[in-house]
Amino acid sequence: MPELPEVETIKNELTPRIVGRRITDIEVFWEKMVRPLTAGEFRIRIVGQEVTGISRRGKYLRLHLSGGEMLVVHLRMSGSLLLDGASDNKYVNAIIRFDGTTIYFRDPRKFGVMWLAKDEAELDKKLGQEPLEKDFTPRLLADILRKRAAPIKALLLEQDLIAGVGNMYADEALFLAGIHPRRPGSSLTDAEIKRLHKAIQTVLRAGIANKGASIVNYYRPDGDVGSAHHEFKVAHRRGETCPKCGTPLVRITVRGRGTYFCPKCQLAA
DNA sequence: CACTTTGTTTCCAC
DNA sequence: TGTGGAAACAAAGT
Repeated sequence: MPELPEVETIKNELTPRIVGRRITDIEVFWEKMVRPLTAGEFRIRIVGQEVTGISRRGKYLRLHLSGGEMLVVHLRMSGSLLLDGASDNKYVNAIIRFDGTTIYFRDPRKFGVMWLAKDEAELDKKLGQEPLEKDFTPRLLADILRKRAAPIKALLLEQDLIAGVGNMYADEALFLAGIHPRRPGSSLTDAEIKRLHKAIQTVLRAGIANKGASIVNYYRPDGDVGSAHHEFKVAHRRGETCPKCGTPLVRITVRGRGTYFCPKCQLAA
């Protein structure tokens, strides 16, 4: 399930393969994935352009096109971008052909979407702080959380606050910081905020170093899986025990999302 | 057949 | 207006 580390990995591995190449054709088999444009309109706007660069913002991958627009790809939950030879023919909802290679947009659940954006502002206004940038400081995190009473887990998932943290890494960061997922954001002490800030960066950096987590559906462009999930302490570890204290992990629901934590290491108080 | 999965949007209450 | 929470939605695997 592509969150920040997974999308970063895809960006890194796709860059040397498609930057500088021209898009020769694009086929979209699942019309809804390019709404509001029709597949035909989408194709006409893109074919013939060169990919001048690839960047990531939050969980969104952006292919910069020579015409000035950006092709924004949102792989949500079950989507992958597979290079030539790495894909079977199942669940391929779109094909982007370049001079020299091909990308298959494979997405069994058809949750992923693409669209064209004029400039970066269009995406920026929806997304908050990049958690791995220098300007993400404990002070900034404190400012974000100070006036919010919602559960800290819910706040970590809000993309307009911090961009790129999803369900797995939110659970991991809270475990590492020793904070209960239901704690109100405004109740965190300065020491806890400092720990959480560090934990967020630690789990995201580890995720990138391990090339992403392949718990359910996540394939790198060459078809390989990532290994970040082997390092997970609590996320998705249903029925297992806490690696630190041996207490059985607990699963609760926070804002409708499955949430795993250790009831002993992450006290509710 | 109910349930799970995630990110986003929409709707409602306060 | 902002906030919090619930529900809906996308589709398929278990």
